[in-house]
Amino acid sequence: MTGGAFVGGGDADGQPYRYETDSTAAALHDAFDGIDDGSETGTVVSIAGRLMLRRVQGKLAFATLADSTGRVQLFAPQKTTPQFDDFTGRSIGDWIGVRGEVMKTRRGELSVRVDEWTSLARTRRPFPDKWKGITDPDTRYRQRYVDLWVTPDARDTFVLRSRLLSLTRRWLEERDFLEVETPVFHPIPGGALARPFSTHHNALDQELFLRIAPELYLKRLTVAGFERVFEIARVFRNEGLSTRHNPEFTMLEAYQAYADWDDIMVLVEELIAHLAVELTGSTTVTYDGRDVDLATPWRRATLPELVAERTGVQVSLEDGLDRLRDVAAELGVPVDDAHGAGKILLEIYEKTTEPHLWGPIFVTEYPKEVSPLARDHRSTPGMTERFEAIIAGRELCNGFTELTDAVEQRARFDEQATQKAAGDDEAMVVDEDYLRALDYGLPPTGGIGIGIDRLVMLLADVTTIRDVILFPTLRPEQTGAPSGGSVDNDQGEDVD
RNA sequence: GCCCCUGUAGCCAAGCCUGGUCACGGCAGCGGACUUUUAAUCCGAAGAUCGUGGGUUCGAAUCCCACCAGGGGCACCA
Repeated sequence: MTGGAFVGGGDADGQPYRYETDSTAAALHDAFDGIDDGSETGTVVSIAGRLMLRRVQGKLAFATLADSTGRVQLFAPQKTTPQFDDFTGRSIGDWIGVRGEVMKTRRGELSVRVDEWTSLARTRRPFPDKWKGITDPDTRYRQRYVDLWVTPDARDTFVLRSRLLSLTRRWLEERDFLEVETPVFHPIPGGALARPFSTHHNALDQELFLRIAPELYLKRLTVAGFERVFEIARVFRNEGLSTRHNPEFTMLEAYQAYADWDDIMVLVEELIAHLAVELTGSTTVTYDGRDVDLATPWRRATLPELVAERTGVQVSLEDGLDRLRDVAAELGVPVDDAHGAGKILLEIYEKTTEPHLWGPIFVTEYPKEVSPLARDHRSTPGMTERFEAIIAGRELCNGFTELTDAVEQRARFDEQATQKAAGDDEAMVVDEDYLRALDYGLPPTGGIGIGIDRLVMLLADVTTIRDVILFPTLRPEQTGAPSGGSVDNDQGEDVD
């Protein structure tokens, strides 16, 4: 991939610094698709974009211009097109600006006649096959700037993602939620059970962790009196990659004072149903060839109920550790000696039942042992008021009535510390400042974390997370350049 | 980390199982023809360390080994 990739000569000379447009491909189609074949409009417009196709036939040329809204044909007769030979010699992929009358060809294709045109930028690399595009996933992800031109679905997915974020913000703001930004650098990784990335701050000579969740900072803000807050947070987890996992991903977290898990479940189902209608036109969406009906209300069922439904075995924390071990063995679920009753119950659910759920469904009541930030269930001992939503067979969110009691929270952290000492490197660390915040009083609060990437996957009907992340995490590309040197940290000239 | 699959020009892609004349083609790019095309069409010339390194063989894109990169699955998580 060296010299051979370059074609043509660069002609940065004469490239303008700006170009005035007054229309777009989509706007032209909206306004003029109804005109008669072979007619002219008398309307002159300026548009700009990339040349994607070209059909030259001697003294008449057609081209397809693509901009961010779509495509429109250019009509260029030799008689009226300035520098006609130069125009027909443009490469596919070149950026041009065109000014001319809107008209429709005899064959009924809406077009802009090229009365004036300006080269805006040339491509020095050939564009992919105009029909097949790029099929190699590696190339698509590494060269997304090309992929987005030649893979229409890719562009649509990212437009949907943008609209989803915008709609989500608006929907929450209409309900008096305040969008906030909390630190990405955490001195103590917290708010979830996951391995963090770590980095080092030179001036402070301190290890910092990239956040695995914004949860503890958002709840600090509830202590601070922001009664409804949310953050659309990029979070980072130092774990494996898969079709459902990227090391950096986006999570929506929202916290509502005076609310409990029931309120939050309603919030989640209403938000997601709303997004489905706005983005797909219906509460029924098709995912991976199968329908899922997101109309509210969604089913709610407790975790032990669902296990019983699936396996026919009644399970409960009250059965005790030995009985649960036996059940796990019966069902062929491997468990660790270090696992407590709660962890075993969760393992049984995850191995036997969760894979068969399609949803949408709220799975409620998770064991305390595996839910260190959730509040004790108001009536079921050993369980918490925690729920997850399963939609289209995928875990989409995790929410609960928040644990507000500082003494109880310290006990939960201590339990986590014990697990960490026992070798669980995803266990939490005691966060003294968070405990101090709780000491000041956290009101009853309900909270939720929603995996935005997975929500986009659901509504865009794509099955790999890399198709909803513009630049997914990949190994560094082999450039062919000899390794060593060149990327050492510059010896930091101070310029401030 | 384990298992399976893939890697042929800028892009798409045949050949690989059943080793054997200058590695089949298409798009883009280059030269030429063409005044209503729609992946325009037609003619011409050109473009390839067959992922990398070893091995087997008279002979390797093809068979074997290792490595690199990517995809899918398992495991962990959202």
